[in-house]
Amino acid sequence: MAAVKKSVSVKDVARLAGVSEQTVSRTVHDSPSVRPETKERVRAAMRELGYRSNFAGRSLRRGKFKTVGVAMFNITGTGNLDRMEGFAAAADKHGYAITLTKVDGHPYTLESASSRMSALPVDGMVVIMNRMPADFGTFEPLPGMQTVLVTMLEHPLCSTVDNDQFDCSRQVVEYLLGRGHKTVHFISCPERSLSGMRREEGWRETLRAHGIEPPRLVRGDWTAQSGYAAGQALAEDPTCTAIYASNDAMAYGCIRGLESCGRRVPEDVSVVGVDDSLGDIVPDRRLTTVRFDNKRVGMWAVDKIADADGGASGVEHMLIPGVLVEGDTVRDLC
Amino acid sequence: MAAVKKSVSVKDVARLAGVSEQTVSRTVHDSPSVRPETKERVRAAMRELGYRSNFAGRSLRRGKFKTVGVAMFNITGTGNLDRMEGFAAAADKHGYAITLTKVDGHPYTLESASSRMSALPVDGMVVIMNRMPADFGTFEPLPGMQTVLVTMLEHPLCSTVDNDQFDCSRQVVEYLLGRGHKTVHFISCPERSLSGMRREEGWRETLRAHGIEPPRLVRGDWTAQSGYAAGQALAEDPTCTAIYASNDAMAYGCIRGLESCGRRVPEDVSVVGVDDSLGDIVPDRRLTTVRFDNKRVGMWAVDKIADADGGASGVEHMLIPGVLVEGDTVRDLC
DNA sequence: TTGCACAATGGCAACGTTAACATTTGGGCG
DNA sequence: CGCCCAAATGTTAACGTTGCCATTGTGCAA
Repeated sequence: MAAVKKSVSVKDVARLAGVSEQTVSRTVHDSPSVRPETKERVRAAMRELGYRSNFAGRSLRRGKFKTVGVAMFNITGTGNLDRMEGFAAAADKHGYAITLTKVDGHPYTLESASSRMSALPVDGMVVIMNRMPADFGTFEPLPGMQTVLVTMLEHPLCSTVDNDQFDCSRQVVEYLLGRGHKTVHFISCPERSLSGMRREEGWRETLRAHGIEPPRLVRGDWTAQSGYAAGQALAEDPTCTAIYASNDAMAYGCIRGLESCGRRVPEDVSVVGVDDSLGDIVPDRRLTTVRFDNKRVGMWAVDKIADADGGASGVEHMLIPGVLVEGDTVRDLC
Repeated sequence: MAAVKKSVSVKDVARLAGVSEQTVSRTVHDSPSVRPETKERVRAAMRELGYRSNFAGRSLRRGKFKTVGVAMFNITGTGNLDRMEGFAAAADKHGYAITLTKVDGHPYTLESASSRMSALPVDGMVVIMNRMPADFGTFEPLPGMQTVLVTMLEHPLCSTVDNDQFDCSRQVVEYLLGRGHKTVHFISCPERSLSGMRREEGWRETLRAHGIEPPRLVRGDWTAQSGYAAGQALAEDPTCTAIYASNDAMAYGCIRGLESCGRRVPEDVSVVGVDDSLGDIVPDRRLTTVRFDNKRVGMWAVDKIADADGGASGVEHMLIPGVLVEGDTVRDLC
């Protein structure tokens, strides 16, 4: 009955290979100052013993974890999967790992996210903000812990990154005006959504910048059902030839609502959404929409932390523009 | 100019509080054998110095990380977000953290996931399998590393957990037969999908178990477009009164395809999907579908690892049934 | 008074790794 | 032949924490 040793350490490998612990360490890091034949001998010993370097020992010695923490108040949320893909991709690139943590949203503060992370093996942290934390203005990141917030608001002490919601609306409105539409009607979202309100501002201000007084908006609640109702309401407005909905579900609902009143899309009315979330779900339409690069948002956040770890610091704010994807729900009036 | 000390350790706290390091440690863990007033003094010192316990030191000493690694070949995939929600929730419950890693799928082996994890601070690992790894049969988990696979296949050495795809089909078929339909037509998916093929088996075997020879299936490709085509094809079959599609996108496409041929849903034909992925996207239908509890799948995996850490081991295989959600796309013929 | 149990705290060592410095070896060159 | 340099390897200590055991103090029964 062989006693199972708890774990294999450099000491064991060193003994078997007949070298010092330091030489083993150097071999692990592929230092050029170890003779190739010695390296081979050490590697053979590692293989034989099944050596795996111990993360805790290394981190303790080095004072670095090579890990980025991600704090989320809600895991489930549009775009989170793509963002995580970005986190993972960037982490991989830098040789980092990602530690994911769900933070209780009561209270909804950056401080609670920060203190949660402080006990974990991370060199920096990313906080995904879905709404406005109570302490946004007063929050100070932990000393030595690079902190990046995923939000479109700017913070004096933390770098921030997010999709550019304002620019998204600008693109859509200018696209529609460029197709000869005289104005653009808007289906908004509940007022508590930060990003939704920013889209609304973009719509309003872009119209004004073109000398057009924004028409009365229709307030929706993100669901296709509310878009359907909005479509029926707007079907009666003869000045309405172009509709911009705050998301794709409402855009699709709107199309069906318009059609239920006998108005055709895009022949009579053009419709544009945001999010590119319909994917393959709808068979009869290719909705014109704006696609956001959430993966890039995630990558930027982790890149920032990894770079800061290498020396360069400095607070930065990044807004990443979306791309308008042309479908077949917009008519060119020119 | 105050020199910034790298980090505050128990030693610093002990000195300031006038106690030994051990007493500080005991206070951190809220040991009952420290006088309340001493504890308070130590806590005050910790606050004053901004003490945060060092993860590496603790892990090194204890030999445990209180962390579960999650290896994914593809981050983006149906249900992954819900699974992660489950990972995070269960981890939270046990005082664990989650470390997320994207594993390169070339080659697509469990070994590559395992060796990737071995260098990270984790006590156990979860691998999300999307397809069949080349080494599924021969894989051996790392000694001392509890490994759970998210797959419906059983493994001799690793615990496994996944949605019960077979039972899902059984539920749907029996539901439709129970509503008086004489048979159930099926829209399948590409043959490379493990879970899709299992759904197909479930459909076929349940029909046979009821003495019904399965009709010829229509092969789809997960998209609504393919469902649309399938709907048009099935519209001409007078024996077809009930259709079961392998996912919701195809089910919705199928409905639109049937309608384009003048057949009404559910009056003429009943349609059922799988996944509950339409959500709020479609305004005019509440699709009858099967909802999977991916969060529970995720929780089960992490629970298993945390429990194993506490002693109980043993390989287990868990299939979690979905729930049929009634919408308004099925007609009761009875 | 002594002895004993128990509560509260301290001292020491070890977890696995690696930076910094020390030592040995081999070779080229004056 | 002796000197010096560079390459290769070894030795020591420290990172922060906590398990184990030793020590001190306090109250109570014999």
